[in-house]
Amino acid sequence: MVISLKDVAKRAGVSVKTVSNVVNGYRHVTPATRQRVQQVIDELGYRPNLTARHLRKGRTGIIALALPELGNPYFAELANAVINYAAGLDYIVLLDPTNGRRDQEILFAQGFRARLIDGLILSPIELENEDLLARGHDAPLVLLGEREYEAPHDHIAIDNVAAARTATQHLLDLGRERVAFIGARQGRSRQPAHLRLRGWREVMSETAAGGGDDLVATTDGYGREDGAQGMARLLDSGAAPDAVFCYNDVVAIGAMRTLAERGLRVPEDVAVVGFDNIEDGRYCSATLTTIAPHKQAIAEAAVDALLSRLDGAEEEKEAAPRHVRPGFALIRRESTLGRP
Amino acid sequence: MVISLKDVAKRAGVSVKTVSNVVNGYRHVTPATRQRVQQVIDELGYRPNLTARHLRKGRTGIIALALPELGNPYFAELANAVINYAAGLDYIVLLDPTNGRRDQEILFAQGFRARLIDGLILSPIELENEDLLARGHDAPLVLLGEREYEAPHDHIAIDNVAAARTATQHLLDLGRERVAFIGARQGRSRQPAHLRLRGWREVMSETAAGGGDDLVATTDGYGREDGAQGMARLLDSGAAPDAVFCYNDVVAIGAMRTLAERGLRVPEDVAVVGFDNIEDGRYCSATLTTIAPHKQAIAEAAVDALLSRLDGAEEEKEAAPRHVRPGFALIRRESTLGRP
DNA sequence: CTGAAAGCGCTTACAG
DNA sequence: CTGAAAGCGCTTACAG
Repeated sequence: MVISLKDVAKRAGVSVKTVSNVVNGYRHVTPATRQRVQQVIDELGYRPNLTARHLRKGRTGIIALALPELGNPYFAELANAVINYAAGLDYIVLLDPTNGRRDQEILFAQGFRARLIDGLILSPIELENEDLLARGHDAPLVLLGEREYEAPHDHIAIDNVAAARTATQHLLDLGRERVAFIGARQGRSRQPAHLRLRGWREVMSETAAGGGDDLVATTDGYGREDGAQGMARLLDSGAAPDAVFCYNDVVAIGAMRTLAERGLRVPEDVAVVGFDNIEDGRYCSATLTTIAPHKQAIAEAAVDALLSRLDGAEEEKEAAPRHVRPGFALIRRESTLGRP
Repeated sequence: MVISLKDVAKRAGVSVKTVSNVVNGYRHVTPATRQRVQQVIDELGYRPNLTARHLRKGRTGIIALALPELGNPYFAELANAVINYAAGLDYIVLLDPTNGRRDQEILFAQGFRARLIDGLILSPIELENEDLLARGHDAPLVLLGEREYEAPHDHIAIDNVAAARTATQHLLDLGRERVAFIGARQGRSRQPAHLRLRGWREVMSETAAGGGDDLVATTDGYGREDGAQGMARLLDSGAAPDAVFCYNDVVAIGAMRTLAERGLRVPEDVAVVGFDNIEDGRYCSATLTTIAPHKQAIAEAAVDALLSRLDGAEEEKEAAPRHVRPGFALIRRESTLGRP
């Protein structure tokens, strides 16, 4: 049988209001009353019904985090950070994999799970600007990852172009000349992949090798296998890269696997830089140099932005959309060992 | 402004019951009425308030999945499988990292988030039998991973001893003689790590090397760094292993990193077997041989078990606790290349 | 096939 | 400091 506030109140000989006060730790309850009520609560094993509280308060304390997938350690690590940080602020996180599919992203963007979640952090892949505009203005939405949307939402993203430039320049500074890029998905042009490609192109176009497509391997996805195949195509094409900047670390890990299979050494024959700084990168046969977005800062900025819309002062809630740019760092490891 | 059923009913000129019927797709509504109501719903942008539904139905359609952490790809992959499988059955999954801490595990086991979740799948690390018994019988609980609990709960776990025997025997079949084990945590004796150690010991004790502690590196945790350090200690101790069976794949990846740093080749100098079959294992410099628990089967068995307690026929709900043992397979890759 | 009404278990003005 | 009562927005017997 389920125990309600009323049961506790009856047994303790007080009103439900008083029990509620005790449960919620409000002052203005005499110690004697508090103790008596608490004892009955323990005796009966009463637990507040969260769904009733949610209905009454119009809030659930639940926020959703919609990410492409957990199979990519970057997202898994980010999810971990968001969940733990939010928990410290008494918010529960509902994790929803979108599988990078537009229909799923639209679902979330447009107010799926109405009133079950107070707000949403969404890391879109395929979502378009128009999908966002069609949104039946519901719970606050924070966008994660650099996309160029015009919709009025808070946005958390590092500067992908600058990061890509940093990575590419690092490879050039090593004395490499034919620096390739793996990972620009075909199609939509506003995705982070294209921003990273743009950064690469900006730097490479000023070199002898140029920023042409011969040194670019476009992939369909962003997984290990995509990296392995992209590297293989690059090698087969005769592009003869002596370095490669990969869209992310798992793509880089896939690429390094292909290099190993072809008997090429990292970094002697081909230097490699990834992106994300996932833990695996520190345990590869050649540990992986990478761009490290400040993951914790991203997680905190996203949650803070959302909660300021939820719990902030009125002027904070109504403030213009903010664009937060957490920092990044180049972390140098064995895969780019060399002179500088 | 928030639109309620009542608003829709008023505007459509019907009762709330009828709107509810339309929203929930019940038959017994004339097509004309249905259409009219649907139109008003679209016009007003009405979305059912899930929290009200939850309170009324006494059910939320949410189940919790409490795992140690998402940083280990095995758990991330498993979480993905559970979330997707549950979604197909119209259940939402709330993911809760316990960080492998007993206090957190107790929290969940004992009915945290009462009535917000319909049931719980818990993968315990430190939880003790007594913690489970103290449980104020709340939502159904399914245990994941092989622990020897006496409490009456459904339990999903592969046969760890058999799997460990398979892995160890595989290394012996290769002609290796000094097969080490990395990963048995000190302390509690009922954890999977000890079952895997037991499997290793059973097989090794019949060999010349024996199943003694000289070939065992105990670790505090189950991460990459634990594997790296465990391998280093094994090497420094003079145990001179020519093969190693690791508690899991990330431990194995850490161990392989140490081997590379010491200039030892895999598998020529030291053959390696992991456990979990995480995707990373297919992209190591020597791809990793591993025990592959049937992850999808585990996810499905866990969800099915829980839902049968929730939605099953009466005799199913009351059935004695079930112990489901999904299968496993040895997946052979480069890290144990060799004769057989 | 549709309506009027009760009630899920809380919290919160409103009184006292 | 405490109580009696309304109401959050649904669903569901109960009537008709």
